[in-house]
Amino acid sequence: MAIALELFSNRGFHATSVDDIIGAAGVAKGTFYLHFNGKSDILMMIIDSYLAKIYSSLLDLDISMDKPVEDMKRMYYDVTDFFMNFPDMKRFIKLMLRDAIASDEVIKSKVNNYFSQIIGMSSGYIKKAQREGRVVASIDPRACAVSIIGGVKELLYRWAVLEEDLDVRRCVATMVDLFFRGMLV
Amino acid sequence: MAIALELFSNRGFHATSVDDIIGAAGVAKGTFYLHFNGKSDILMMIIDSYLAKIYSSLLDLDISMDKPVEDMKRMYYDVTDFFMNFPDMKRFIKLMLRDAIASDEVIKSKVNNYFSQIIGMSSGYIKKAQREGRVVASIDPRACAVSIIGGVKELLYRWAVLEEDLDVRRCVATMVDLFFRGMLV
Amino acid sequence: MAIALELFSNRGFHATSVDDIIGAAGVAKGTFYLHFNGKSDILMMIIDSYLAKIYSSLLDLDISMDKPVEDMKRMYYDVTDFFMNFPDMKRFIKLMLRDAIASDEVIKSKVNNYFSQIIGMSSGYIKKAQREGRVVASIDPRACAVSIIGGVKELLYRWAVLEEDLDVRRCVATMVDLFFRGMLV
Amino acid sequence: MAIALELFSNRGFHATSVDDIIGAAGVAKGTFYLHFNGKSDILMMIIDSYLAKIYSSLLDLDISMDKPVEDMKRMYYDVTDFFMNFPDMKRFIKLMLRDAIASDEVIKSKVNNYFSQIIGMSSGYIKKAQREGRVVASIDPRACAVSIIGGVKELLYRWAVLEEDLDVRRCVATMVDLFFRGMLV
DNA sequence: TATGAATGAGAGTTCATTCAT
DNA sequence: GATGAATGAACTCTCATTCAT
Repeated sequence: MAIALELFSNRGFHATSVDDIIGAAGVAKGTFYLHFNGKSDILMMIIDSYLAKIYSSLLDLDISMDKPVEDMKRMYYDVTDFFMNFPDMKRFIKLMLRDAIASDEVIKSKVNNYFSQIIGMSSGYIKKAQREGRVVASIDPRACAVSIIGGVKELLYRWAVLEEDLDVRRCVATMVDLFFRGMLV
Repeated sequence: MAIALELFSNRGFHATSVDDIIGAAGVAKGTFYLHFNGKSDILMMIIDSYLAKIYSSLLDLDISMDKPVEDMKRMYYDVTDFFMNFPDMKRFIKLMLRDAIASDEVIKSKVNNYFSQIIGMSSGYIKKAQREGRVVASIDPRACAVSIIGGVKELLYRWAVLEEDLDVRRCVATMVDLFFRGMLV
Repeated sequence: MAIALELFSNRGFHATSVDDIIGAAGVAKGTFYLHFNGKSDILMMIIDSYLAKIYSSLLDLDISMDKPVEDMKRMYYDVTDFFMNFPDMKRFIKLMLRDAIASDEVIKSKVNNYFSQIIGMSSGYIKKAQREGRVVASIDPRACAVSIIGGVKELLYRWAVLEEDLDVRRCVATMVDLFFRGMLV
Repeated sequence: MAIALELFSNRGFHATSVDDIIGAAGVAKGTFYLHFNGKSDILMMIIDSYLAKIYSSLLDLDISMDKPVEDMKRMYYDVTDFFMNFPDMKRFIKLMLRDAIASDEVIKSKVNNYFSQIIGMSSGYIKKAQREGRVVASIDPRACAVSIIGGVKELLYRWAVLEEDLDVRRCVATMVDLFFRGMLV
């Protein structure tokens, strides 16, 4: 799976053949199909395994908004560091943001659901904060969540897929500033 | 090209064969290759043609930031309406945000360059506004532009690809509020 | 036809498409098929036209063997010069010795018949010379003719197709020496 | 490969499709491409295999010219018999003298190089014999070699490609008479 | 005479998947 | 568990030829 992830993220899922994978892994065709149901299956298993790891790692994170902006910034720094240092995370993000989107129906919906879930969760937090008077009432929570997740995805896309030389930590700081305080003076 | 766009946006670029296109168009194989150099070529031509149309339509738009927030909101409404009403725009956005990203190297770089250009432009506007004291100085202009474009892309993705039932106009309003004023009370 | 000959001899008959020909000639597809029945037809017409020219030019040549070797050598020099200087002859030889051999059944048999005819003629001359006691009786006239024509073809092949830097005149001299010293009583 | 050789020699390389080959062989398309890289590849492998066989079979042959003409004649008879009796040799010669010449650049140069090498070798033998005073000094060794190889090729072409009813042994005898009476002092 | 858009049979090639060993 | 030869449907692309204008 590690080898497949490497090949998928380098050449793209479609441009990687099962032959490429078994060649790099040094096993026979039959062995591959002994462990996976097919090319899509290994992609799915990679995604499942990573999403599980990410999920469990983020579980104990308190991402509610009832703390000062500086505290939240610090928390997001921690999440960022976690992502940046997770082994092969760059490759996995490449896979999620580039390949998964244009593949199997099952995989597509899995990935889309994942992001939709995150948006739902964020949206829920914002709604709660609105009820508690901490967030402007006129804002549409879902649109807000979409904005935030979109911003993060774009940042990760530029970092992982386009390999742009970004200062990810600084970008995260800006995003926190931006979403919590806005641009205008 | 219209037929190809329809098929690409419905089934995805990879899942659409040249046979599918000529079948739907009612022409022979040779006719297809008389007009296009291949499957990638027709995708490229579709993209080029739409990007040109969009570019020329947005040319006369004054998107600088030296006007009241309400005025900018109105302007973004206009752009939104333009996009929503442009024929087949939903299909084209599907193509751009889902298929183009995982295809030909040439097409990929064309699309990525396009978005990078937009980010560069936005970034420039923000810098200018910072110099004129209208935007908070501490904000990183590029990270800010990445956030905004990412937010817009995510919104369009959910509207066009996932076919979510969003009130796009309302989302745009929220985004303008969000980026210009922030969430917190 | 001159353009087709050029293309055929440069790229080979199979690797040259009708599109290549009309492109180089600056006429439309229809125009091509107005004058020729197809790709094979133009090859045939080129071959016919050259063979006719060669035939008529060689008609008045006295190639019988009832003269001293030095006279015959001089005569073969003349033939050689005629071939070397004939416009586009190198191209035509390329066509005959490389492309015609692996094309249409009709063309193939035309070219093979042509060489067979030459062999038949040579064979006849040798037989006559044997009867007149000028050529060794034990020699098989046809095998002898095959040898001579084969030698000449190989020389022309190396000159025209392989573009070897041969002194064709000197080679012809050697061949005359070789065959006549071998054949003559 | 035997089946391909048969088809190539019957219909010609260009007129034989991969479908023809797999149809005759009773295997699937994929099986063909499992063993060969393509249509040109199988031609190349056939040629390589035959040339290797021929080369190894001729290695232990003493083809120098320091023996009486009758001995050489006997030796050439042996070579002739070897060729005549080698399984599928007629087909292979057809391939070499008709198809290889108008195909892939790589194959073409392989075959041309092969004949050039033979000419070079013959030329060397003649030169040596000239130094030893056994062959007329005025003769150009290379032109002589070209003549001989050309003669042999023409003979083989008529036997294998045109399927002429030749007494190959007798023709060889004539050629030996012809060339040696011509060359020898 | 000249045009060139349209044709479509057929080519070579790929690759995910199977299954007897 | 492991193998890898065999599969064949599906793919992209070519090109000689036609015919309405």
